[in-house]
Amino acid sequence: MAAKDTYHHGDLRQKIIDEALSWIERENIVSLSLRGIARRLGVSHNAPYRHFPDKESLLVAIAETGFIQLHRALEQASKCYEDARQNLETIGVAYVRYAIENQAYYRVMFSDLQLCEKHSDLDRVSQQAFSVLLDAIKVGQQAQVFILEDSLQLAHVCWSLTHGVSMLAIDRQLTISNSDDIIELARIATKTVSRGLTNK
Amino acid sequence: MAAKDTYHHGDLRQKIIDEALSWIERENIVSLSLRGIARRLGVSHNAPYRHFPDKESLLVAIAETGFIQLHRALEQASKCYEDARQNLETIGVAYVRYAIENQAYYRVMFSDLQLCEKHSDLDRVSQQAFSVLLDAIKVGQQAQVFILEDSLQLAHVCWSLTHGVSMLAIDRQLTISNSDDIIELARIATKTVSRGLTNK
DNA sequence: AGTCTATGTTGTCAACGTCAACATTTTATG
DNA sequence: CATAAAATGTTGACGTTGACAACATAGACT
Repeated sequence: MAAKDTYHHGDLRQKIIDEALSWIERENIVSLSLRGIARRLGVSHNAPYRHFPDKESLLVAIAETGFIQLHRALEQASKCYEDARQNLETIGVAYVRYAIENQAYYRVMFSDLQLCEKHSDLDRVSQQAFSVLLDAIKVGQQAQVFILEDSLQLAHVCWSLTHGVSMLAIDRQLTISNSDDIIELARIATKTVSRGLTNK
Repeated sequence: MAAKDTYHHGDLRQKIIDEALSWIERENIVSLSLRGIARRLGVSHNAPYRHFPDKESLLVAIAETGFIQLHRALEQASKCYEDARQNLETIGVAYVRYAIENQAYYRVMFSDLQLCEKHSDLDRVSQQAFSVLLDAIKVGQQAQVFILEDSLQLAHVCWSLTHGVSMLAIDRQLTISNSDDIIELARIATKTVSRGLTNK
Protein backbone atom coordinates (compact mmCIF):
# COMPACT_ATOMS: atom_id res chain seq x y z
CA MET A 1 0.00 0.00 0.00
CA ALA A 2 2.40 2.67 1.20
CA ALA A 3 5.14 3.70 -1.18
CA LYS A 4 8.24 1.65 -0.56
CA ASP A 5 11.07 3.23 -2.45
CA THR A 6 13.92 0.85 -3.12
CA TYR A 7 12.19 -2.49 -3.26
CA HIS A 8 12.32 -5.17 -5.87
CA HIS A 9 11.25 -2.92 -8.64
CA GLY A 10 10.91 0.47 -7.03
CA ASP A 11 7.26 1.32 -6.46
CA LEU A 12 5.86 -0.92 -9.15
CA ARG A 13 2.37 -0.03 -8.02
CA GLN A 14 2.70 3.58 -9.11
CA LYS A 15 4.39 2.62 -12.35
CA ILE A 16 1.48 0.33 -13.16
CA ILE A 17 -0.92 3.20 -12.59
CA ASP A 18 1.15 5.56 -14.73
CA GLU A 19 1.38 3.03 -17.51
CA ALA A 20 -2.36 2.40 -17.34
CA LEU A 21 -3.06 6.12 -17.60
CA SER A 22 -0.82 6.60 -20.59
CA TRP A 23 -2.36 3.53 -22.20
CA ILE A 24 -5.88 4.87 -21.72
CA GLU A 25 -4.82 8.26 -23.07
CA ARG A 26 -3.24 6.57 -26.10
CA GLU A 27 -6.04 4.06 -26.74
CA ASN A 28 -9.01 3.39 -24.47
CA ILE A 29 -10.20 1.54 -21.41
CA VAL A 30 -11.56 -1.40 -23.39
CA SER A 31 -8.17 -2.29 -24.83
CA LEU A 32 -6.33 -1.85 -21.51
CA SER A 33 -4.55 -5.05 -20.54
CA LEU A 34 -2.77 -5.95 -17.33
CA ARG A 35 -0.46 -8.26 -19.22
CA GLY A 36 0.32 -5.51 -21.66
CA ILE A 37 1.21 -3.17 -18.82
CA ALA A 38 3.44 -5.81 -17.26
CA ARG A 39 5.17 -6.35 -20.58
CA ARG A 40 5.84 -2.67 -21.02
CA LEU A 41 7.27 -2.47 -17.52
CA GLY A 42 9.46 -5.50 -18.05
CA VAL A 43 7.92 -7.58 -15.28
CA SER A 44 6.17 -10.92 -15.37
CA HIS A 45 2.55 -11.11 -16.42
CA ASN A 46 1.44 -11.69 -12.87
CA ALA A 47 3.40 -9.01 -11.07
CA PRO A 48 0.51 -6.53 -11.18
CA TYR A 49 -1.56 -8.97 -9.13
CA ARG A 50 0.69 -8.30 -6.15
CA HIS A 51 -0.63 -4.74 -6.15
CA PHE A 52 -4.17 -5.03 -7.46
CA PRO A 53 -6.41 -8.03 -6.88
CA ASP A 54 -7.90 -7.58 -10.34
CA LYS A 55 -8.20 -5.21 -13.27
CA GLU A 56 -11.16 -3.38 -11.84
CA SER A 57 -9.27 -2.56 -8.65
CA LEU A 58 -6.65 -0.76 -10.70
CA LEU A 59 -9.35 1.31 -12.34
CA VAL A 60 -10.99 2.02 -8.99
CA ALA A 61 -7.67 3.24 -7.59
CA ILE A 62 -7.23 5.55 -10.57
CA ALA A 63 -10.78 6.87 -10.29
CA GLU A 64 -10.35 7.51 -6.58
CA THR A 65 -7.21 9.56 -7.10
CA GLY A 66 -8.97 11.40 -9.89
CA PHE A 67 -11.95 12.41 -7.77
CA ILE A 68 -9.67 13.59 -4.98
CA GLN A 69 -7.64 15.67 -7.44
CA LEU A 70 -10.80 17.09 -8.97
CA HIS A 71 -12.14 17.92 -5.53
CA ARG A 72 -8.93 19.76 -4.71
CA ALA A 73 -8.97 21.65 -7.99
CA LEU A 74 -12.55 22.78 -7.45
CA GLU A 75 -11.91 23.86 -3.88
CA GLN A 76 -8.87 25.81 -4.96
CA ALA A 77 -10.96 27.54 -7.61
CA SER A 78 -13.75 28.38 -5.19
CA LYS A 79 -11.36 30.09 -2.80
CA CYS A 80 -10.65 33.05 -5.01
CA TYR A 81 -14.11 34.31 -5.74
CA GLU A 82 -15.56 37.79 -5.61
CA ASP A 83 -19.26 37.34 -6.17
CA ALA A 84 -21.44 34.26 -6.40
CA ARG A 85 -21.71 34.29 -10.18
CA GLN A 86 -18.02 34.60 -10.75
CA ASN A 87 -17.46 31.89 -8.18
CA LEU A 88 -19.67 29.48 -10.07
CA GLU A 89 -18.03 30.35 -13.36
CA THR A 90 -14.54 29.91 -11.96
CA ILE A 91 -15.44 26.51 -10.54
CA GLY A 92 -16.98 25.45 -13.81
CA VAL A 93 -13.94 26.41 -15.81
CA ALA A 94 -11.66 24.71 -13.29
CA TYR A 95 -13.74 21.57 -13.66
CA VAL A 96 -13.34 21.44 -17.42
CA ARG A 97 -9.68 22.36 -17.15
CA TYR A 98 -9.06 19.43 -14.82
CA ALA A 99 -10.92 17.09 -17.15
CA ILE A 100 -9.04 17.97 -20.32
CA GLU A 101 -5.68 18.16 -18.60
CA ASN A 102 -6.25 14.74 -17.03
CA GLN A 103 -8.18 12.97 -19.74
CA ALA A 104 -7.21 9.47 -18.75
CA TYR A 105 -8.24 10.02 -15.13
CA TYR A 106 -11.49 11.58 -16.21
CA ARG A 107 -12.34 8.77 -18.58
CA VAL A 108 -11.90 6.22 -15.83
CA MET A 109 -13.88 8.31 -13.34
CA PHE A 110 -16.81 8.43 -15.73
CA SER A 111 -16.47 5.17 -17.57
CA ASP A 112 -19.57 3.08 -18.03
CA LEU A 113 -18.32 0.47 -15.56
CA GLN A 114 -20.48 1.83 -12.75
CA LEU A 115 -17.51 1.88 -10.40
CA CYS A 116 -19.15 4.29 -7.98
CA GLU A 117 -22.14 2.04 -7.67
CA LYS A 118 -19.99 -0.93 -6.77
CA HIS A 119 -17.48 0.88 -4.53
CA SER A 120 -19.08 3.06 -1.89
CA ASP A 121 -15.83 4.75 -0.90
CA LEU A 122 -15.41 5.85 -4.50
CA ASP A 123 -18.93 7.18 -4.47
CA ARG A 124 -18.06 9.17 -1.35
CA VAL A 125 -15.10 11.04 -2.86
CA SER A 126 -17.14 11.60 -6.00
CA GLN A 127 -19.88 13.23 -3.93
CA GLN A 128 -17.29 15.36 -2.14
CA ALA A 129 -16.12 16.81 -5.43
CA PHE A 130 -19.71 17.50 -6.42
CA SER A 131 -20.42 19.20 -3.09
CA VAL A 132 -18.13 22.11 -4.03
CA LEU A 133 -20.50 22.90 -6.86
CA LEU A 134 -23.53 22.45 -4.65
CA ASP A 135 -22.14 24.82 -2.03
CA ALA A 136 -21.44 27.47 -4.64
CA ILE A 137 -25.09 27.32 -5.64
CA LYS A 138 -26.31 27.50 -2.06
CA VAL A 139 -24.10 30.47 -1.22
CA GLY A 140 -25.34 32.24 -4.31
CA GLN A 141 -28.92 31.60 -3.30
CA GLN A 142 -28.34 32.88 0.21
CA ALA A 143 -26.84 36.03 -1.29
CA GLN A 144 -30.05 36.25 -3.31
CA VAL A 145 -28.07 36.17 -6.53
CA PHE A 146 -29.41 32.87 -7.82
CA ILE A 147 -33.03 31.84 -8.24
CA LEU A 148 -34.49 29.89 -5.34
CA GLU A 149 -35.32 26.58 -6.96
CA ASP A 150 -34.10 23.32 -5.49
CA SER A 151 -30.35 23.76 -4.90
CA LEU A 152 -29.55 20.15 -5.67
CA GLN A 153 -31.29 20.33 -8.98
CA LEU A 154 -29.54 23.54 -9.97
CA ALA A 155 -26.22 22.01 -9.00
CA HIS A 156 -27.07 19.04 -11.16
CA VAL A 157 -27.62 21.42 -14.05
CA CYS A 158 -24.18 22.96 -13.55
CA TRP A 159 -22.55 19.58 -13.18
CA SER A 160 -24.24 18.33 -16.33
CA LEU A 161 -22.93 21.29 -18.26
CA THR A 162 -19.32 20.98 -17.18
CA HIS A 163 -19.44 17.21 -17.50
CA GLY A 164 -20.89 17.52 -20.96
CA VAL A 165 -18.24 19.96 -22.15
CA SER A 166 -15.53 17.76 -20.67
CA MET A 167 -16.79 14.53 -22.17
CA LEU A 168 -17.45 15.90 -25.63
CA ALA A 169 -14.04 17.54 -25.64
CA ILE A 170 -12.24 14.41 -24.46
CA ASP A 171 -14.06 12.24 -26.95
CA ARG A 172 -13.23 14.81 -29.64
CA GLN A 173 -16.85 15.14 -30.69
CA LEU A 174 -16.59 18.92 -30.84
CA THR A 175 -15.32 20.54 -33.99
CA ILE A 176 -12.84 22.41 -31.86
CA SER A 177 -10.06 20.45 -30.26
CA ASN A 178 -7.50 23.04 -29.25
CA SER A 179 -7.16 23.17 -25.51
CA ASP A 180 -7.55 26.93 -25.27
CA ASP A 181 -10.70 26.83 -27.37
CA ILE A 182 -12.21 24.25 -25.04
CA ILE A 183 -11.51 26.44 -22.05
CA GLU A 184 -13.07 29.36 -23.88
CA LEU A 185 -16.13 27.20 -24.54
CA ALA A 186 -16.23 26.31 -20.86
CA ARG A 187 -16.11 29.99 -20.02
CA ILE A 188 -19.03 30.83 -22.28
CA ALA A 189 -20.97 27.80 -21.09
CA THR A 190 -20.61 28.58 -17.41
CA LYS A 191 -21.39 32.24 -18.07
CA THR A 192 -24.55 31.22 -19.89
CA VAL A 193 -25.70 29.03 -17.05
CA SER A 194 -24.84 31.44 -14.28
CA ARG A 195 -26.74 34.04 -16.26
CA GLY A 196 -29.68 31.69 -16.54
CA LEU A 197 -29.61 31.01 -12.81
CA THR A 198 -29.47 34.66 -11.84
CA ASN A 199 -32.48 36.55 -10.56
CA LYS A 200 -33.32 38.76 -13.51
CA MET B 1 -26.93 -6.49 -45.52
CA ALA B 2 -30.59 -6.34 -46.47
CA ALA B 3 -33.05 -8.09 -44.23
CA LYS B 4 -33.71 -11.61 -45.44
CA ASP B 5 -36.62 -12.96 -43.54
CA THR B 6 -36.82 -16.72 -43.62
CA TYR B 7 -33.21 -17.74 -44.02
CA HIS B 8 -31.14 -20.10 -41.99
CA HIS B 9 -31.89 -18.41 -38.76
CA GLY B 10 -34.27 -15.64 -39.64
CA ASP B 11 -32.51 -12.29 -39.65
CA LEU B 12 -29.71 -13.26 -37.35
CA ARG B 13 -28.10 -9.91 -37.94
CA GLN B 14 -30.89 -8.01 -36.19
CA LYS B 15 -31.04 -10.54 -33.38
CA ILE B 16 -27.35 -10.05 -32.76
CA ILE B 17 -27.87 -6.30 -32.54
CA ASP B 18 -30.81 -6.72 -30.18
CA GLU B 19 -28.88 -9.11 -27.99
CA ALA B 20 -25.91 -6.74 -27.91
CA LEU B 21 -28.14 -3.86 -26.86
CA SER B 22 -29.75 -5.80 -24.04
CA TRP B 23 -26.31 -6.98 -22.94
CA ILE B 24 -24.96 -3.43 -22.82
CA GLU B 25 -28.04 -2.30 -20.93
CA ARG B 26 -27.62 -5.14 -18.45
CA GLU B 27 -23.83 -4.86 -18.05
CA ASN B 28 -21.54 -2.66 -20.14
CA ILE B 29 -19.65 -2.39 -23.39
CA VAL B 30 -16.41 -3.72 -21.92
CA SER B 31 -17.92 -7.06 -21.02
CA LEU B 32 -19.76 -7.44 -24.32
CA SER B 33 -18.70 -10.62 -26.10
CA LEU B 34 -19.54 -11.86 -29.56
CA ARG B 35 -19.22 -15.42 -28.38
CA GLY B 36 -21.56 -14.71 -25.53
CA ILE B 37 -24.13 -13.28 -27.90
CA ALA B 38 -23.81 -16.30 -30.16
CA ARG B 39 -24.27 -18.60 -27.18
CA ARG B 40 -27.42 -16.79 -26.08
CA LEU B 41 -28.83 -17.02 -29.60
CA GLY B 42 -28.02 -20.71 -29.89
CA VAL B 43 -25.71 -20.34 -32.87
CA SER B 44 -22.07 -21.25 -33.30
CA HIS B 45 -19.39 -18.96 -31.94
CA ASN B 46 -18.50 -17.77 -35.42
CA ALA B 47 -21.96 -17.11 -36.83
CA PRO B 48 -21.80 -13.39 -35.95
CA TYR B 49 -18.78 -13.03 -38.23
CA ARG B 50 -21.03 -13.67 -41.23
CA HIS B 51 -22.78 -10.40 -40.40
CA PHE B 52 -20.07 -8.24 -38.85
CA PRO B 53 -16.39 -8.43 -39.80
CA ASP B 54 -15.42 -7.74 -36.20
CA LYS B 55 -16.72 -6.60 -32.85
CA GLU B 56 -16.21 -2.93 -33.60
CA SER B 57 -18.35 -3.14 -36.73
CA LEU B 58 -21.25 -4.32 -34.63
CA LEU B 59 -20.82 -1.32 -32.36
CA VAL B 60 -20.53 1.03 -35.33
CA ALA B 61 -23.77 -0.34 -36.76
CA ILE B 62 -25.50 0.25 -33.45
CA ALA B 63 -24.10 3.76 -33.13
CA GLU B 64 -25.17 4.62 -36.64
CA THR B 65 -28.75 3.54 -36.03
CA GLY B 66 -28.66 5.46 -32.77
CA PHE B 67 -27.58 8.72 -34.35
CA ILE B 68 -30.22 8.39 -37.05
CA GLN B 69 -32.90 7.75 -34.43
CA LEU B 70 -31.67 10.69 -32.36
CA HIS B 71 -31.68 12.89 -35.43
CA ARG B 72 -35.24 11.91 -36.15
CA ALA B 73 -36.32 12.50 -32.56
CA LEU B 74 -34.79 15.98 -32.53
CA GLU B 75 -36.31 16.92 -35.86
CA GLN B 76 -39.70 15.75 -34.71
CA ALA B 77 -39.34 17.86 -31.57
CA SER B 78 -38.28 20.94 -33.50
CA LYS B 79 -41.33 20.79 -35.71
CA CYS B 80 -43.81 21.75 -33.04
CA TYR B 81 -42.34 24.96 -31.74
CA GLU B 82 -43.93 28.29 -31.02
CA ASP B 83 -41.05 30.61 -30.24
CA ALA B 84 -37.29 30.14 -30.44
CA ARG B 85 -36.81 29.60 -26.72
CA GLN B 86 -39.48 26.99 -26.45
CA ASN B 87 -38.09 25.34 -29.55
CA LEU B 88 -34.68 25.01 -27.99
CA GLU B 89 -36.12 23.70 -24.76
CA THR B 90 -38.27 21.15 -26.53
CA ILE B 91 -35.31 19.89 -28.52
CA GLY B 92 -33.19 19.65 -25.39
CA VAL B 93 -35.79 17.66 -23.53
CA ALA B 94 -36.29 15.39 -26.53
CA TYR B 95 -32.56 14.80 -26.61
CA VAL B 96 -32.42 13.68 -23.00
CA ARG B 97 -35.57 11.64 -23.42
CA TYR B 98 -34.05 9.75 -26.33
CA ALA B 99 -30.88 9.12 -24.36
CA ILE B 100 -32.53 7.68 -21.27
CA GLU B 101 -35.08 5.70 -23.22
CA ASN B 102 -32.33 4.20 -25.38
CA GLN B 103 -29.49 3.92 -22.91
CA ALA B 104 -27.68 1.13 -24.68
CA TYR B 105 -27.71 2.96 -28.00
CA TYR B 106 -26.56 6.15 -26.33
CA ARG B 107 -23.70 4.47 -24.49
CA VAL B 108 -22.39 3.02 -27.74
CA MET B 109 -22.79 6.33 -29.57
CA PHE B 110 -20.70 8.08 -26.94
CA SER B 111 -18.38 5.33 -25.84
CA ASP B 112 -14.71 6.15 -25.52
CA LEU B 113 -13.87 4.04 -28.57
CA GLN B 114 -13.66 7.08 -30.85
CA LEU B 115 -15.90 5.40 -33.39
CA CYS B 116 -16.78 8.66 -35.13
CA GLU B 117 -13.13 9.45 -35.60
CA LYS B 118 -12.48 6.12 -37.27
CA HIS B 119 -15.68 5.93 -39.31
CA SER B 120 -16.43 9.04 -41.30
CA ASP B 121 -19.95 7.96 -42.24
CA LEU B 122 -20.74 7.63 -38.55
CA ASP B 123 -19.34 11.09 -37.98
CA ARG B 124 -21.63 12.39 -40.69
CA VAL B 125 -24.87 11.13 -39.12
CA SER B 126 -23.64 12.36 -35.77
CA GLN B 127 -23.17 15.84 -37.20
CA GLN B 128 -26.62 15.68 -38.78
CA ALA B 129 -28.18 15.12 -35.39
CA PHE B 130 -26.19 17.99 -33.95
CA SER B 131 -27.24 20.28 -36.79
CA VAL B 132 -30.83 20.32 -35.52
CA LEU B 133 -29.55 21.99 -32.37
CA LEU B 134 -27.39 24.36 -34.35
CA ASP B 135 -30.30 25.40 -36.55
CA ALA B 136 -32.47 26.08 -33.54
CA ILE B 137 -29.84 28.48 -32.26
CA LYS B 138 -29.44 30.20 -35.60
CA VAL B 139 -33.17 30.67 -36.03
CA GLY B 140 -33.36 32.11 -32.55
CA GLN B 141 -30.58 34.52 -33.36
CA GLN B 142 -32.22 35.62 -36.57
CA ALA B 143 -35.39 36.29 -34.62
CA GLN B 144 -33.21 38.38 -32.30
CA VAL B 145 -34.21 36.24 -29.35
CA PHE B 146 -30.77 34.80 -28.62
CA ILE B 147 -27.54 36.71 -28.13
CA LEU B 148 -25.39 37.07 -31.21
CA GLU B 149 -22.25 35.22 -30.22
CA ASP B 150 -20.83 32.48 -32.41
CA SER B 151 -23.73 30.14 -33.23
CA LEU B 152 -21.57 27.06 -33.29
CA GLN B 153 -20.23 27.78 -29.85
CA LEU B 154 -23.67 28.39 -28.41
CA ALA B 155 -24.87 25.16 -29.97
CA HIS B 156 -21.93 23.41 -28.36
CA VAL B 157 -23.05 24.78 -25.02
CA CYS B 158 -26.54 23.36 -25.50
CA TRP B 159 -25.22 20.05 -26.70
CA SER B 160 -22.87 19.84 -23.73
CA LEU B 161 -25.74 20.43 -21.36
CA THR B 162 -28.05 17.79 -22.79
CA HIS B 163 -25.19 15.35 -23.24
CA GLY B 164 -24.13 15.93 -19.64
CA VAL B 165 -27.59 15.33 -18.24
CA SER B 166 -27.95 12.23 -20.38
CA MET B 167 -24.60 10.74 -19.45
CA LEU B 168 -24.85 11.42 -15.74
CA ALA B 169 -28.35 9.98 -15.72
CA ILE B 170 -27.39 6.87 -17.65
CA ASP B 171 -24.36 6.28 -15.50
CA ARG B 172 -26.54 6.80 -12.43
CA GLN B 173 -24.24 9.45 -11.03
CA LEU B 174 -27.17 11.69 -10.13
CA THR B 175 -28.96 11.19 -6.84
CA ILE B 176 -32.19 11.02 -8.79
CA SER B 177 -32.78 8.03 -10.99
CA ASN B 178 -36.48 8.04 -11.67
CA SER B 179 -37.14 8.64 -15.33
CA ASP B 180 -39.64 11.43 -14.77
CA ASP B 181 -37.26 13.25 -12.46
CA ILE B 182 -34.55 13.15 -15.12
CA ILE B 183 -36.91 14.67 -17.67
CA GLU B 184 -37.82 17.32 -15.15
CA LEU B 185 -34.12 18.03 -14.65
CA ALA B 186 -33.71 18.27 -18.41
CA ARG B 187 -36.57 20.74 -18.52
CA ILE B 188 -35.01 22.96 -15.87
CA ALA B 189 -31.58 22.64 -17.46
CA THR B 190 -32.72 23.64 -20.93
CA LYS B 191 -34.83 26.44 -19.49
CA THR B 192 -31.79 27.73 -17.64
CA VAL B 193 -29.64 27.73 -20.73
CA SER B 194 -32.24 29.22 -23.05
CA ARG B 195 -32.68 31.93 -20.40
CA GLY B 196 -28.94 32.46 -20.35
CA LEU B 197 -28.84 32.74 -24.12
CA THR B 198 -31.68 35.21 -24.33
CA ASN B 199 -31.14 38.90 -24.94
CA LYS B 200 -31.91 40.40 -21.56
C1' DA C 1 -29.84 -29.85 -62.75
C1' DG C 2 -26.15 -27.46 -61.49
C1' DT C 3 -23.57 -23.42 -60.04
C1' DC C 4 -22.92 -19.53 -57.12
C1' DT C 5 -23.46 -16.99 -53.07
C1' DA C 6 -25.05 -16.24 -48.52
C1' DT C 7 -25.02 -18.14 -44.26
C1' DG C 8 -23.69 -21.30 -40.44
C1' DT C 9 -20.21 -24.73 -38.22
C1' DT C 10 -15.90 -26.72 -36.63
C1' DG C 11 -11.21 -26.33 -35.54
C1' DT C 12 -7.48 -23.58 -34.40
C1' DC C 13 -4.47 -19.85 -32.48
C1' DA C 14 -2.64 -16.07 -29.74
C1' DA C 15 -3.85 -12.93 -26.09
C1' DC C 16 -6.10 -12.08 -21.96
C1' DG C 17 -7.67 -12.34 -16.78
C1' DT C 18 -6.97 -15.01 -13.07
C1' DC C 19 -5.53 -18.72 -9.95
C1' DA C 20 -2.05 -21.74 -7.65
C1' DA C 21 2.54 -22.90 -6.57
C1' DC C 22 6.95 -21.46 -6.07
C1' DA C 23 11.11 -18.16 -5.56
C1' DT C 24 13.31 -14.17 -3.75
C1' DT C 25 13.86 -10.09 -1.31
C1' DT C 26 12.84 -7.11 2.52
C1' DT C 27 11.28 -6.52 7.19
C1' DA C 28 10.30 -8.11 11.82
C1' DT C 29 11.41 -10.74 15.79
C1' DG C 30 13.86 -13.33 19.14
C1' DC D 1 22.78 -11.95 14.04
C1' DA D 2 19.79 -15.65 12.76
C1' DT D 3 15.65 -16.87 11.32
C1' DA D 4 10.80 -16.55 10.69
C1' DA D 5 7.29 -13.83 8.48
C1' DA D 6 5.62 -10.84 5.10
C1' DA D 7 5.92 -8.54 0.78
C1' DT D 8 6.93 -8.87 -3.81
C1' DG D 9 8.03 -11.18 -8.27
C1' DT D 10 7.98 -15.53 -11.41
C1' DT D 11 6.33 -19.68 -13.72
C1' DG D 12 2.84 -22.56 -15.24
C1' DA D 13 -1.78 -23.55 -15.95
C1' DC D 14 -6.89 -22.99 -17.17
C1' DG D 15 -10.95 -21.17 -19.27
C1' DT D 16 -12.62 -17.37 -22.23
C1' DT D 17 -12.31 -14.32 -25.96
C1' DG D 18 -11.60 -12.24 -30.88
C1' DA D 19 -10.31 -13.67 -35.08
C1' DC D 20 -8.90 -16.57 -38.98
C1' DA D 21 -9.28 -20.69 -42.19
C1' DA D 22 -11.53 -24.59 -43.91
C1' DC D 23 -15.57 -26.78 -44.50
C1' DA D 24 -20.82 -27.56 -44.82
C1' DT D 25 -25.37 -26.38 -46.28
C1' DA D 26 -29.31 -23.75 -47.68
C1' DG D 27 -31.41 -20.39 -51.29
C1' DA D 28 -31.04 -17.91 -55.35
C1' DC D 29 -30.04 -17.91 -60.23
C1' DT D 30 -29.23 -19.64 -64.45
